[in-house]
Amino acid sequence: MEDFFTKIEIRVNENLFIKQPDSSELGKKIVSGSLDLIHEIGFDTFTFRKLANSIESTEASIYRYFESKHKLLLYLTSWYWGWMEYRLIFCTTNVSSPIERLSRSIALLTEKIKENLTSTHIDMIKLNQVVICESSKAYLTKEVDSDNEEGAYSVYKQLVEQISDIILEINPTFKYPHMLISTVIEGAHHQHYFAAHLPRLTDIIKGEDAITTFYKDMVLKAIGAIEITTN
Amino acid sequence: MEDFFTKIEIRVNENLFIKQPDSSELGKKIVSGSLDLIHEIGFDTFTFRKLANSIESTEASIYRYFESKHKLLLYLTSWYWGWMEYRLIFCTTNVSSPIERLSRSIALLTEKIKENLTSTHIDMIKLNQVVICESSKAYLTKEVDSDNEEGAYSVYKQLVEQISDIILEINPTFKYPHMLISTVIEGAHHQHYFAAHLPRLTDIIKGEDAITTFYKDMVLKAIGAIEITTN
Amino acid sequence: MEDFFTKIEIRVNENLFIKQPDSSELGKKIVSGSLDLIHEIGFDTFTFRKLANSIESTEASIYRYFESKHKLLLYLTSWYWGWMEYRLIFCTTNVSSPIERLSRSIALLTEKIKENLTSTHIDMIKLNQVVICESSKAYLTKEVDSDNEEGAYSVYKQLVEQISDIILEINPTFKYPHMLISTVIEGAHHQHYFAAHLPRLTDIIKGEDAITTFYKDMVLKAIGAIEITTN
Amino acid sequence: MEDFFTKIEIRVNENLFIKQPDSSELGKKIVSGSLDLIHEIGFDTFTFRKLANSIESTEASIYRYFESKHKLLLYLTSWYWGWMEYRLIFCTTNVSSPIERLSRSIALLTEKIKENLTSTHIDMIKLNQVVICESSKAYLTKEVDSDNEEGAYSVYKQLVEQISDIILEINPTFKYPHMLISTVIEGAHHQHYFAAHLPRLTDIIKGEDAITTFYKDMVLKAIGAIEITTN
DNA sequence: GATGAATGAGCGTTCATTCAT
DNA sequence: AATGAATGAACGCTCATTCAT
Repeated sequence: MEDFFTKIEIRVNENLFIKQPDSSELGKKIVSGSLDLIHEIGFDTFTFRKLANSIESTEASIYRYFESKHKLLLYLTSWYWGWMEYRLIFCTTNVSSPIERLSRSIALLTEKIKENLTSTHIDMIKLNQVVICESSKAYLTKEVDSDNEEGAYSVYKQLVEQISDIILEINPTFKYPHMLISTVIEGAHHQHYFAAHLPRLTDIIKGEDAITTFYKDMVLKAIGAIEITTN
Repeated sequence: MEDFFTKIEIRVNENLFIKQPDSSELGKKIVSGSLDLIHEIGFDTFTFRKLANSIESTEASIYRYFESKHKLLLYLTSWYWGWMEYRLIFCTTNVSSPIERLSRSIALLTEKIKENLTSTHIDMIKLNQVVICESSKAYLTKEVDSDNEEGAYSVYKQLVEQISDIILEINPTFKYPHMLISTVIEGAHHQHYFAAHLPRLTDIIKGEDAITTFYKDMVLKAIGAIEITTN
Repeated sequence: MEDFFTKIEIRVNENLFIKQPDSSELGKKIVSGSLDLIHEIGFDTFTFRKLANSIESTEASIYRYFESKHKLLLYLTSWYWGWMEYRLIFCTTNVSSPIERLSRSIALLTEKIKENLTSTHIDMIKLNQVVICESSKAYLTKEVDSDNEEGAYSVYKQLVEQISDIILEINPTFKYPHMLISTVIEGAHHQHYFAAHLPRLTDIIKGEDAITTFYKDMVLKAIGAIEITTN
Repeated sequence: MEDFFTKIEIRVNENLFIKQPDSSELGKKIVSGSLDLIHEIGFDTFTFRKLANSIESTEASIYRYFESKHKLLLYLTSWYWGWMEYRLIFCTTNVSSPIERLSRSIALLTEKIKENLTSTHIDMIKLNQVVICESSKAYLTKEVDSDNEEGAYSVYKQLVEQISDIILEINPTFKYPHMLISTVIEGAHHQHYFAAHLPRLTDIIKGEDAITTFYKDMVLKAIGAIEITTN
């Protein structure tokens, strides 16, 4: 399995960078360094100056790759969703049961990344955590619309589309597949965050993967794939 | 009904401000002015300087009331949730059916505010929109934990608790009431935002209050309050 | 005479500064310090940072007074022309002969300032030299038109107008009074500069105020105030 | 006439460039591209980076030809004056009357270039306009003296010398020939600029080549070549 | 000889904050 | 209590320049 992932290459929308970060050592260092730093100090206080210091380069050099810290965040999240899509395809192909495919998909989207299977320059455990904490800042901006036009969120939208299709396969009459999936994705992020910082907003039961369990059940019931009997 | 609301006074945790904004004209202008400005330019580019200009006061004066723009956002969101709690109590008291109470609560949390019933200095339509776009930035910060200790999120947590209690009244064995409610609240915010900016992530059907409908149904099914039969 | 000038106050167009520099000690220091520094290092390499260092203040403080170094230059030149206008009025009032008034005016415009009669915070000898070297940079810009609309050059234009009027008094049929005067003013600046740096472009005769002599003669002949007989 | 000019080759002082721009396609593109760009955005905001972009080359390549943007401006103006000298010689040779020669020279120096007779890589209409707006920035610098020693202004000085000689031919006792000619040259530039941006500083009469008329008359009177009778 | 990549240095600007009144 | 003035610190950005290929 590792072999498979080592070969993958995530393509990110060209508008998100000035110079392809994969194309040079410095580019990779910028990406991995930014991930480390955002993980450490948070996106809000993260600056190109601090990044330059931490990777022992200069702001000017970073600007050759990314137009702004915002675009860099878009790049990181896009990369994340691109990688997610790969994993999704990998773990659902050749699975005939749509319910099983949906179930696996939800697990993928809601589970915490615990080990770095893929050996890229990007630490997926950290990226997962950064996405949980910071990804919403990538679209809760006054520039959403223009970023959206430039294709900044297309991988994400694509992913939601794919899983929506599985839902429609199971229940063609269900009216809100996208809403359900985006609720699950964003919800899972929030729940992971709440579990760590605002536990009263969640219900984490020790020794159980509560978040995944909860969302799987919720989705299957919502689309009518599980029978419910009230008494 | 207006009469009831005109009398209400939302109490906000004292740690969120230095000087009670309700206590002076300037204080009120700071709050209402900040709301206008954040609504207009977004929280990210909002600064005390710009606020000072727009309300024709000075930065120094604003600092008498709020320690930082972050605390001001916490104040605004706290105020929002305090006001929500009032509305919640108002529309659920004397309703015997817990399912009906739950249903009304979800409606309250997921519907867009469309008119300013309460005549305070705060424009609730704008505040609702600001909460949708910016509230998550109030806790997705490196200061969550200390803010949380200071009680910055207690009103929000209380609100989630109250509705969780209704759920447990309906189904005492349901394991994830907080998770479900916080998912609904945050989810609804996202869906409103997506509807405006990233429509492919949602399923808005014209002439229908899709978001409320969707979440009501989702919740009731999740807790087993609606019978489902698969075929 | 000194007494007269000590009382004068030059009014400069309000669009050229953010906060009136005359209104505070810092403001005056910014103006006089900038004059010293521009005189020393030239306008091209002059920056607000260097100015801040030299007057032991900060860039931020300077920005309270001037929007940009360009606006500061406009302020200095405007001040210069305002001051020139005062001197002009002073040395032409009560002089009945228009030719004498014109003659004195040209002397004023073309002579080098050699002593600081006026005791303001501004060193007029230096300002004169700065105007000679840098004033044309105040209008040879892509922003001329907007600066002009804001009134940045109005004092200068007024001054030219006034002397043009004297010319028309002498010779009402002369068609190019403005052209002639602006040629003299800018020409004199250039000649002073050439005398110091590019002597082959001028004809300086020792012990003679050649520039003034030349321009006086040139003007009087051009407007037909001196009889010429060719042989 | 075109044939004559097509063969000319303007020699520019070798200190102004590192590698002869005429010697390669890239060199020519740098020169013509810089002219376009300076014409478009002005010399102040013009940079090698922008130039590199606009001619689809790199900064590094441009540095092979020119040491700095300042040297490039010196090159352009030197080229201009070299070309002017050619035109001057061409239109005065075989004209016996010195007054006629002077008259033609002034016309040459003061008229706007309206058509590209010479077919070089350099657009003379643009160059004329750039010289009007930017040429004074080539010597109003702290580096004048060293640039002058390097011969940056020698063509210009030579040109002034040549016309001064004509003046002395007409009136050998005239004391200020260089002053007069440099006043005319710089003055004409200013008047063209004023006509476009600060009309109140000039007197442009429609349908008349006022600038040339004015300066011709002024010069001839100044040197006593036209009889003036006062009444 | 020409170019792509990288960088040191510095600029203009703004922010959050403090002090004196 | 409210404000006007001032400032330290940092940010985003660009420039001129150099190096390696």
